[in-house]
Amino acid sequence: MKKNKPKYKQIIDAAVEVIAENGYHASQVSKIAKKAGVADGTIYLYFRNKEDILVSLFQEKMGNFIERIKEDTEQKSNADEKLRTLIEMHFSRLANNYHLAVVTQLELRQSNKDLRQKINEVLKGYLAVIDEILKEGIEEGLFHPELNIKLVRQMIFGTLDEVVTNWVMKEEKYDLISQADAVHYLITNGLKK
Amino acid sequence: MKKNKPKYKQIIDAAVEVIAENGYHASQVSKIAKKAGVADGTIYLYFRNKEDILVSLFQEKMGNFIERIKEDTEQKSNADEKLRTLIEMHFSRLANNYHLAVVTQLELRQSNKDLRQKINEVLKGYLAVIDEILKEGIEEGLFHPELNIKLVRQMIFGTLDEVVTNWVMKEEKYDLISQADAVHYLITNGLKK
Amino acid sequence: MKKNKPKYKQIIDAAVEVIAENGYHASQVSKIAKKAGVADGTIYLYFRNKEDILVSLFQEKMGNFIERIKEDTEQKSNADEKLRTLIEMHFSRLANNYHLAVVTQLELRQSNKDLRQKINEVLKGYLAVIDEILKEGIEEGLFHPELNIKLVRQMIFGTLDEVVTNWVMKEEKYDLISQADAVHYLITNGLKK
Amino acid sequence: MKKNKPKYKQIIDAAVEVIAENGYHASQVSKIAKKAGVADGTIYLYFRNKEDILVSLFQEKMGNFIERIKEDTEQKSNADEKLRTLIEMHFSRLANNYHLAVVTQLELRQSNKDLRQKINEVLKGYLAVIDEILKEGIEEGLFHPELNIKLVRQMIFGTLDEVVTNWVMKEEKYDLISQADAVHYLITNGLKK
DNA sequence: AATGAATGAGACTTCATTCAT
DNA sequence: GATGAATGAAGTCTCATTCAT
Repeated sequence: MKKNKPKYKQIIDAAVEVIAENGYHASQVSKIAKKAGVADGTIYLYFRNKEDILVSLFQEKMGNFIERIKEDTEQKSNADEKLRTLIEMHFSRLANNYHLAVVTQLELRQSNKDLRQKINEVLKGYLAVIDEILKEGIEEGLFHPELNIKLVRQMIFGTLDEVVTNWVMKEEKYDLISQADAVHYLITNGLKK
Repeated sequence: MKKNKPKYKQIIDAAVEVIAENGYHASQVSKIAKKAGVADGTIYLYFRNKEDILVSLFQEKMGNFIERIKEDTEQKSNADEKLRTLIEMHFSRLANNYHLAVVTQLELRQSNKDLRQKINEVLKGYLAVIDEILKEGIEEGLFHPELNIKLVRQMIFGTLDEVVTNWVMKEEKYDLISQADAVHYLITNGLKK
Repeated sequence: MKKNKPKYKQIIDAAVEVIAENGYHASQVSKIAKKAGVADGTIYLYFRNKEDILVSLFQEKMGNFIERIKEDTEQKSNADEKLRTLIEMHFSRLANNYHLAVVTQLELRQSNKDLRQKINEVLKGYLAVIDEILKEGIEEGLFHPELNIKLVRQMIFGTLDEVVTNWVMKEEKYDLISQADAVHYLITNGLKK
Repeated sequence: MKKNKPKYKQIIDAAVEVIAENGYHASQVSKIAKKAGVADGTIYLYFRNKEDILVSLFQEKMGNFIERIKEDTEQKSNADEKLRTLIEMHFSRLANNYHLAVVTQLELRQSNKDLRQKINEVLKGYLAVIDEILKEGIEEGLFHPELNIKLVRQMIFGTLDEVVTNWVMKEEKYDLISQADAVHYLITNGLKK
């Protein structure tokens, strides 16, 4: 299995660094190879093409992140706590890995439709976790019974995404993780007094 | 003033169409020129370079939209109504102009950091309108007095943006404008029962 | 019409020279452009891709050659004279244009199936001229009435082609045109005493 | 002697199959190795480089074929019969081995000058057999005493080669061997009535 | 003897921009 | 003001060959 060989991860980590430092469009395969310490051709022993590096990067980094969120939220006793956990993990994951945050929030969005489609496939797993929490919250009587799940999921994801993107663009000048509580409060209680 | 000459608007409208139909990366200057009915070189009499077409497109299309939102919201009697109006106008503006929605929600995001920075400049005016409504709502006692304005603005913009993007990606299969009420309710009241 | 613009012919002539001098595989587009005195990109204003240069080269050089053979043979009074004329013209055409001979006899045959298929299309016109002469010769009672036309055409073309190829590979060390008579005699009378 | 080890022939037979199936340019060393059931590196224990595989292929397959033609023709009583035998064997050899025919008539011709030069070395043996028959035929008074041997040899080889190539390109849709008589008649008697 | 992972050179094509007319 | 022919820089990927095991 190629995914378990050391060079596979080496190349992906190099890609994150190179893209974060140079931007999406200035990240040539040769630059990634150099940073990974392999020859250009070696890249193609592990990835079909350049796009495949980026898709794999997203799958690798986000895939197991989604797994961990699923596991950690399942251990919480109610939907509200699960939601809080999800927000905290979402923020801390990216706050602790600035390069990855730059890549996912800014650079990877410059990709073409094809790549974004594949990225969305990965994200579906995350959105499903949110949906699950919402359904549970309704059953538990914590959340409003007539919530439009799809819409709420869009609100939650849109909010988290926008908050992180703003944080990335301000270049780490403030603490992202400490905003989790306020965001959780806003999402659950809204603006009203 | 170049902006008032007919070819200026002709080129911008051609750009919207070409990008919506072909996608960002397949939208060459020559294609835009052809659709606009001018020679390639003529483009450069009205715009400094390709990026300038896109920035101007955003300024032109969003600039006066922001003006109209400002005007319309100011006529409402309280912050809650103003917020509702902003959401409705945001949705209807894009629902009524699918090509423009495709361009702003999907295609223009593939642009590089530079261009997005300039697009953000234009958006600042919009965000300021939201901030104003929020402050007013707090003063009026409608919104929670300790709201973190910047964070709330990110929640609102992130939510609207994500909802519209999802609608665009589903290719108009459902009615966007009719979701305004539910979104307004969610933002003001949150998930809680 | 692109084919009548001076750069079209300039590029084709440059291609013949470059391929004859460097060989098929070492003939980069940039080399052809340089020899033609145009920028690399200009090539693509006149040809779809590299293969199109080669196909056009063959069409251009052979196409009107076939026309001229058709015209000249038609003026001869009988099939035997027509055949002699065809052989003489075939040899003199290539003997007088060594670079072109190298390209058609040696270098262009290294091309892939696709290109050779297109070259064969052009050759069909030539083979049709041969067929016509053969039919006429039979009607005139000059050639054997039961000739298998297709087979004879293959003999004639195979012979001419092999003779020219041998001449090219010997690098012009002997006179090709003066062999026309002997070849004509062989084809019409065979080996027998 | 490497040539007598089983892997040597294994690799050559694999090369014929791979080239016939995939075409010259899509026949990578790794594909040949896979078909032969050996590792890529093993190829280089038996052959100096890729070109050496192809040259050896030609030597191996054509070399003993030429031997057999020499033997069989020598048993015939006169030059005319020898020529007929040569034509029959040339056709039947390739008609009975379609893959080999595809490789020698079509694919191997895409090789570069160097390789073709070496192939021609092998062919020289075949051409010498033809020359011998021609000289004998003149001595026997069967063939015209003033034949230009080199030219006649080119006619014969060019004819046989073109006939086989046409047969290969038509993909075996007709019987090649049965054409031997007609070809023999044409070569010995020419077109004349 | 056999393996197969790793290497790295090399070229076609696109397209934003210019400038002579 | 308008044209459009010409420019030329720049990057992905393939595949023959090597060499440590």
